[in-house]
Amino acid sequence: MAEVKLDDIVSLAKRRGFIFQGSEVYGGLAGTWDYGPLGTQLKRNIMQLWWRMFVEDRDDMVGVDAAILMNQKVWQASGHVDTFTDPLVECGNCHARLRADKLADPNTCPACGKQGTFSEPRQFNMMFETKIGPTAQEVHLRIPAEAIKQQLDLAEDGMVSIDVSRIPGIPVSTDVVYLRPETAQGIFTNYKNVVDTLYPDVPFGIAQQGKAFRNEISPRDFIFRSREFEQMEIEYFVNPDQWESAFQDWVQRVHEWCEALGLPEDKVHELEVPENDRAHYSKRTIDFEYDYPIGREELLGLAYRTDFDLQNIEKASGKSMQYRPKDGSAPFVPHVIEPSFGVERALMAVLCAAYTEDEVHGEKRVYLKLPPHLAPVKVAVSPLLKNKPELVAKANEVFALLKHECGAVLWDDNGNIGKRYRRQDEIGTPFCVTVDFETIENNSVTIRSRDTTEQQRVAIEELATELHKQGI
RNA sequence: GCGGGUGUCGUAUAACGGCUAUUAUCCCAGUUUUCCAAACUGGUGACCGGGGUUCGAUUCCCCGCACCCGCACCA
Repeated sequence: MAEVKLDDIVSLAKRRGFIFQGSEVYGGLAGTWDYGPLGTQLKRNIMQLWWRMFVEDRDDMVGVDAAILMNQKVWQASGHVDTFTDPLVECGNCHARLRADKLADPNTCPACGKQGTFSEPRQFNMMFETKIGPTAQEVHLRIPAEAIKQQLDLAEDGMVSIDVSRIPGIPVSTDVVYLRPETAQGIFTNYKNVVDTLYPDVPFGIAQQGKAFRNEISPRDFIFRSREFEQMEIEYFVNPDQWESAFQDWVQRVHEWCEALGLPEDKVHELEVPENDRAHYSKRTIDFEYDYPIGREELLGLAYRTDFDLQNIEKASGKSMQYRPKDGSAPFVPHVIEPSFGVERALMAVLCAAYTEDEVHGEKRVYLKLPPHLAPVKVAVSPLLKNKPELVAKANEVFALLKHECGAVLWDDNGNIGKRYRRQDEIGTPFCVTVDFETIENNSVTIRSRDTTEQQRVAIEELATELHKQGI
């Protein structure tokens, strides 16, 4: 089979209402994506599958849903305020971007060797800022001249800086807060709440799904890297001397997850991240990568975060993060295994894995071979001919029945029957049910399979059972 | 963010400093059709945005926005 091209998937996603560019009618906004009717359903199905596998089907997991806006101290304690802000300079000669604080010689470009060509250092902060309280919309205000004079601060370079927040009458808020760049901290900040209310036995995990925001310099590759994205994260709290076995267990769980997404095993790869590439908090990290059309890229990460976060919170808040085992053994601060999943990256992998081209009766066919439990539409119901009232009436009965039994069922009487099958194939509908003249005679319908294009005839009373049997 | 390129119906495209902006497909309505994109009729739908040059700009120029490629970035 020919290699899948990302453009084909982007095009299909747009054509059929899965994914649109954010703010498209106004020319778009880089790094944002909107989900249409089918994309929303597909994304929900992926997130629900995750929640079921990792929370509901286990007895050692609970969920939280923390606020996106968090106290500044969260990001100071976590290290994000320091590590997310890098002073960068640019070489005027070769345009290399370099960390100003890591230059051996602040005058010489290590990339091209030129001297004295650096720009002024600029701060690049990956966190989105916003402000608590109303902010100034309009700076042309009438204010007493004396108030400004008092705030004038003549700097040595001849520039003037004014702290406008200290001038009465200017409604400027300086209470900066960040949109969370990861959901993990919302779990750590609630660790104590969960322990105090439920007191679960260690090991236990706290799971969360939700939006995170990163001010990427250059969002690219469809939904792979965007400025607003959705994470599904677990912080799994363990006794420090058991982290390795817990880590190994999560490696296995992650593979099960990939399998449930329908990702081919040979396209999922483990990358042991070497120490110098790991995040500041991590003692061990495995990146799970997927062979996307854009190359082998990170699908999700599994990190051993030690007690880095809980210790930081303990220091910054003064509150104890100690866990006291019920058997009376010595208290400890739990260590953490963190499987961190990106929803969009999973969704993109699912689309890439599902995108299939084949031939039916000599015609090229494009379809999404989605696992039935992920498909946004489970079953489409059609009358064989839409201008025969008796077929339409009967098909409506079947539609109502299946709608009740299978949920995401679609009515389709567009064009002719072959066209409908192709339309449904393209959005990944696993089965089409067709009402024909034989239905009128003996109450049987055909179920046509997306993957094989073959049909089987079943009695209407058996229909729901048969579909359930096939994974609907 | 830097350098280069691109921007025309949902998708894929054609042409043009000047008449109602082309074609295919998709989509919508109808005729027809007894199971895999048949045919026919009709219909909706686009020059990325803002300035400038010009009698007149989708076309030329400038700025912005978006996308693509390369670099850098991705704790």
